[in-house]
Amino acid sequence: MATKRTRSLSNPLALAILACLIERPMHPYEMAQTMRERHKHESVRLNYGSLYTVVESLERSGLIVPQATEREGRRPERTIYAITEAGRAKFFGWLRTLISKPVKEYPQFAAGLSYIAILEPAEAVSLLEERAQQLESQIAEARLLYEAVRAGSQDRPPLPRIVLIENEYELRMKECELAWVTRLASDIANGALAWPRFVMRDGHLDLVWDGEDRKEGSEETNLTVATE
Amino acid sequence: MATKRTRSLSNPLALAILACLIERPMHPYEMAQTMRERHKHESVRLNYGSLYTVVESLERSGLIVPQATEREGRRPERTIYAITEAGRAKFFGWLRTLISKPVKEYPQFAAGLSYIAILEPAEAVSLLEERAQQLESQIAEARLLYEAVRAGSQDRPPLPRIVLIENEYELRMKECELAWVTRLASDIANGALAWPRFVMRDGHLDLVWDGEDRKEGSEETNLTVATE
DNA sequence: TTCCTATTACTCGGCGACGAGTATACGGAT
DNA sequence: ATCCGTATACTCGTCGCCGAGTAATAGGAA
Repeated sequence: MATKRTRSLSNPLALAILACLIERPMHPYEMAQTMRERHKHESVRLNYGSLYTVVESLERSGLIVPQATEREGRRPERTIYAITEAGRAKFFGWLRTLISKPVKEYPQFAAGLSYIAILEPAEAVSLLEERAQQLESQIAEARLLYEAVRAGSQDRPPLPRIVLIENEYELRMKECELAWVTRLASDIANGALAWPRFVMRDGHLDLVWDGEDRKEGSEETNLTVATE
Repeated sequence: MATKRTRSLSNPLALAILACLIERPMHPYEMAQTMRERHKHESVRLNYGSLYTVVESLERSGLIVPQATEREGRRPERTIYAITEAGRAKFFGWLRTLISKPVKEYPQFAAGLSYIAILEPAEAVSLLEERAQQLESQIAEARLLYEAVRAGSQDRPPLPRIVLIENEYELRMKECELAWVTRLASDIANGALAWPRFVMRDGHLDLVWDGEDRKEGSEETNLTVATE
């Protein structure tokens, strides 16, 4: 009977490895190359350090098996792995979960925003504007790269959108963030957001706020979806 | 000269700890309570395991110092920490960077999307629709919670938007994702996205795509493993 | 020919993340 | 008076992450 050892194995790199091996048996370094070629390393964190750790862990869990070891000259040995039936099942189960179930994540920007009120409003505005600029150029760059990969070249055939769809997702999220950041910066700049003061009292910092946030009764919320 | 020991210290929990100590000296457990009270644990990952590790690391770096140790009865000792001048500087520098410089991140959904083409289009649609539903209810829930925290209660005063602004960011991002996912599902459903086929050839899997839209060919490999 | 850099392919050691465990105290219920 | 769940407050050990290190080969330039 199959022992139910889900283990940790939460690293998405493991998913990418399984995906490679569904295609054909490979050695770890070739998996990395394959991911790079297809730009999957943009959506799955890939480090050589982790690669071998994760492969080992997959082997321990019986999701992949070493198939052969080769050696060319006096180069280091290459172990070629193949996926098992359990590995295939794991892959599809995991993939379905990743797509259908949102998971809570902790983007660094949210952490920064959490404490933005500690800065002066003027500084907050200029930092947000800098972010907006950087986002803009990153978006332009990412879009160009995406178009190029999709169009193909001599070596690579053009690819259907769906096999690179994660790029469209990431682009859209960045665009959305850009719009939001720009809006926030201008709201702060023109005083639409009340800024609390922090005062020392009895040796600790207190937040002081007069309780009025929005100016004239414009509807307070920029929560609604504006884009599209 | 001051040795440049930036160390690792990349865990945003460290930022949150410094933020607490800017307010007043505290012991670690109280920092955790404070973060929870203000819902900062929604934007900064907080585990007791990590908390003490990070505090220790901050102390080693000279960003905080133990100020006193108390003991009530025979309870475990509590070490109260205070922020140093270096810690304050680190906090503001880090905060500015977090806000002004976008960093590459790897959301799990992007990893899932990377391999969605391996599934059948019909299944992809239903998984995406499930995600959309879950996002919808998560958004509703998060919005209610946010409004409640902002409005205050007997114990807590109402708060200005800017001190909880990370909630608006996260809401907007979720809404954006929802719109995108919904759109993708319907595009797939009505055939707007060509779906490649995967065929076995010489013992490995090849992607076949006619470059325009799909037409029903013959021997497609069935990759899918039924849900367990 | 010889040099130099890039590529191939993995190994290793340290450090950080984190769940589970420990132990005390408090307060309401019975 | 006693019970029991919850809150307080930290400790420990494991395991995963990851950058830096190693070492051999191929290919182009001088």
